[in-house]
Amino acid sequence: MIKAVTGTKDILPAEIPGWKYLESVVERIFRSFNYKEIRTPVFEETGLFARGIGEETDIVGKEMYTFIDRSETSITLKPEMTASVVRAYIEHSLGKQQQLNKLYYLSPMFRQERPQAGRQRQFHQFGCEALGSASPLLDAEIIIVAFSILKELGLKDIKVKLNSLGVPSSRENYKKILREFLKGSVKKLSEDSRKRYDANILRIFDSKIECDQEVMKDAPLLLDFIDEESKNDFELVKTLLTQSGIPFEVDPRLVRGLDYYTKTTFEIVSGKVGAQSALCGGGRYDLLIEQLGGVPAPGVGFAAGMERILLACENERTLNLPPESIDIYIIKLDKELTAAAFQTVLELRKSRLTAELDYLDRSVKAQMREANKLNARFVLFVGGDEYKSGKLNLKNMSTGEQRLFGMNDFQQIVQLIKM
RNA sequence: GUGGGCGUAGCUCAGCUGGUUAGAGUAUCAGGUUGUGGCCCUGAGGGUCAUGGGUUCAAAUCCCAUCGCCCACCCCA
Repeated sequence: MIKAVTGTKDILPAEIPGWKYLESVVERIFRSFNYKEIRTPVFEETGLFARGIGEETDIVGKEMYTFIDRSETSITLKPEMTASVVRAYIEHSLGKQQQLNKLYYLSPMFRQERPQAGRQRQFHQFGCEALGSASPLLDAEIIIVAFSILKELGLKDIKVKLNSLGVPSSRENYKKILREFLKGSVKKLSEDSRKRYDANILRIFDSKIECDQEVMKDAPLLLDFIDEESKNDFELVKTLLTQSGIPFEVDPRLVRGLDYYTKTTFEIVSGKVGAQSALCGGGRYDLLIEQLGGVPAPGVGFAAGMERILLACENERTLNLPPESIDIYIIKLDKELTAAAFQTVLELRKSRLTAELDYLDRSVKAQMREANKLNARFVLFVGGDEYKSGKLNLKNMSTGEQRLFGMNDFQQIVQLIKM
């Protein structure tokens, strides 16, 4: 039997209402904040991600779905959205039409990792990018958007973690300090972290390995060494969040694995989704646009994992969606009336009702059971004595009440059902 | 890439230390009188016990391999 590829999943009809609901909340809240939707291709030239995300990152180093197409171009399925949005922003000169572009998206993403709880190889993210303003108002705004969406979904066990990485010059300065601090302890670090000592020293903070945490316990913190401007911006973000009633905690060890971040970074984590607890992550990236060849412009954004959010909703039992139902089910009392019944359903559907009938030539009892299973609000009997005398029998399934209508009173039936 | 756990009907699972035709619940289908659902009752269909090999008189049950799934590490949403 051919099965879905490792790390991919079918989203079956039973799960669709949850997805649609999530999508509707996302769209509604982004709209209220005046973000415009953008859709980009699922694949890009590999170089975009290599340059945008950073050659040293795990995503680019070992997780991308990359292949050579028939024209010898190296193509990569998008592992994240920021690089693509920025590419589109530059390519279409969106920054010249208006200074600030507030964009949001919903899209599948692809990363070749080992699957686990809350992690797949094809997964879905929604998120946003606000391009063209360095104002901390936007840093606060996107956190508020993300938090509002999760709150609207009813999630309670969530936490906002906030940090600032400063600008590159202050960060480089700090790296020297950290490197000096760790100099004598390198031997005590794990093998991975020893590599990071040279490649990306900040990320030693991410390590969950005990010996690393022990060493890092007393390490100097980047937050204490960031430049004056970053510090002021960070203070304003905190003030704005506090004013907006968003609970957060500053986590000076929050280092994100993507190279492009500057100043504000944040994550929203859940205690209900297993080890991969980040539902949402993002931050500011003031140099990325220039780095990808655009006119220098600042940006800030986040991405949220839809599977993880739905998992959290499931585990917190927050989504009490009403069961699906249909308006009306047509019951054939006589087999000879199959064609007439078929025309009747079509008429009802033209009147914008959700209408269904039996396709399996089953007994009246079986048809009734089916109508019940589909949560039909009404049932219309076609056939029998009343049909011979020009009548149709309409039954209200919740009250059990039945009423006869003339064949010409079709619109009356429709009106009654629509009430 | 590394480590741990698991693989029995569509789904959730039982099947003890190997012993005759592999079970339950649920779902599906049919029926419970002639044209009417939900509850209830009766019955039916549905399994190469992941795959391949081995041990044994005998394997779903023990051993090995392969594959798959799950979880964790790394990292991320």
